[in-house]
Amino acid sequence: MVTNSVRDKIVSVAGRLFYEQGYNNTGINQVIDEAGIAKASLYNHFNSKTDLLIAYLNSFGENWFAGADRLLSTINDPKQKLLALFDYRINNQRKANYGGCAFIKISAEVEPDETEIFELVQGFKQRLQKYIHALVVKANESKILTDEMLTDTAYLLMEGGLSAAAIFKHTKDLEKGKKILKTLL
Amino acid sequence: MVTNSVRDKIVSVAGRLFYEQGYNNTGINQVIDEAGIAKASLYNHFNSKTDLLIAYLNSFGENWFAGADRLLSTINDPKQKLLALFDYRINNQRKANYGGCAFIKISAEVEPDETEIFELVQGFKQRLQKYIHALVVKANESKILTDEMLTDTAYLLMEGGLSAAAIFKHTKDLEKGKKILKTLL
DNA sequence: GTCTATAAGATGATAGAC
DNA sequence: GTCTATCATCTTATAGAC
Repeated sequence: MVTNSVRDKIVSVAGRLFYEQGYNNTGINQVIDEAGIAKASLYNHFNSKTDLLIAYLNSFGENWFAGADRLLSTINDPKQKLLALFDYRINNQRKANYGGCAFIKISAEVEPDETEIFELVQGFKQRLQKYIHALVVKANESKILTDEMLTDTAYLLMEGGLSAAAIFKHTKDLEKGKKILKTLL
Repeated sequence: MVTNSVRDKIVSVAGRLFYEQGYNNTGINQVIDEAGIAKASLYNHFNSKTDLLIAYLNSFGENWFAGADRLLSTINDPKQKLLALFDYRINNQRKANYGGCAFIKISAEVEPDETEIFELVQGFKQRLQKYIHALVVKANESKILTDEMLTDTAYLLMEGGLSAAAIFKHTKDLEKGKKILKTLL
């Protein structure tokens, strides 16, 4: 990055630590240590730890969809596009050491009254549901399920598989989800 | 409870707070305040906060399966038994203010090296998968999917729906999961 | 804008009296 | 077995020098 490289560095380091160790298990001190900056510098860029969390989630969300677009743009067949979304998540989980969904993790950690955080998580998942829906309407040939039900199915299989990936530290359930969806297309 | 009422009281209060606020957001001080005991009393019953967490998870898991058994014992039809497991989780989520799965929440909060906690979570989910499988083999009539695939489907739909319940604070997705499974039976 | 130093409070856990 | 008092440490955040 050209502009705001310090800010980007902080978000990147904090995001990694939040994801690997948990948000509440990661102190500001560790963030500044690993980012190689002073505490007051962090608070010059962010008003609070919560602000930093918001920046991380926004950045993560944008990168996630950009990566999905990049992968799916290489595929033409609608069915394969939809199934590739499973591959995307499978590969992401392998790279991320099976930590599960970053948004889900965070929503399990913040207190219920942190509405801004919950809205960010909801926004990400709603965007994902729309993303899947757009793929399903082109991929649903068998009509075993309606487009709406198939959209829900794909979303729920994916989220369930991701939850299982975080618990069992493998992607077998995501792969099973992909296989099940393939059978229903 | 007759025996160990102090211990049970601690587990019950701590469990409620861990679930509602998060494990790391709940301090020992709050637990003893709300349980109405002194700090040294807590440490007389539990060696550490982690020990208390383990007691809570074990207690929660046993109660969960006992409740499922109780509900399903009132139903005869195998298909309805399987679908009733969705109702069980739907009702549980309503009672729990849509906090999601207690085990998932915890596994998102503890550090990766807390292997004992992760094993407890894995054990609960494996037991759930076996529980579902036993119901599926009696309920799968259509054979659109094999018994194994239908077991995975039911499990993933359920976990995905529960994840959505925690994010969106409603049970619509669990109900959708139930409807999808019904279609596939 | 970045730094050091420090504030003010919460954390998990323990010692020792009763 | 329960209590009060205390410990050492960590937490987020700020003040003020450079």
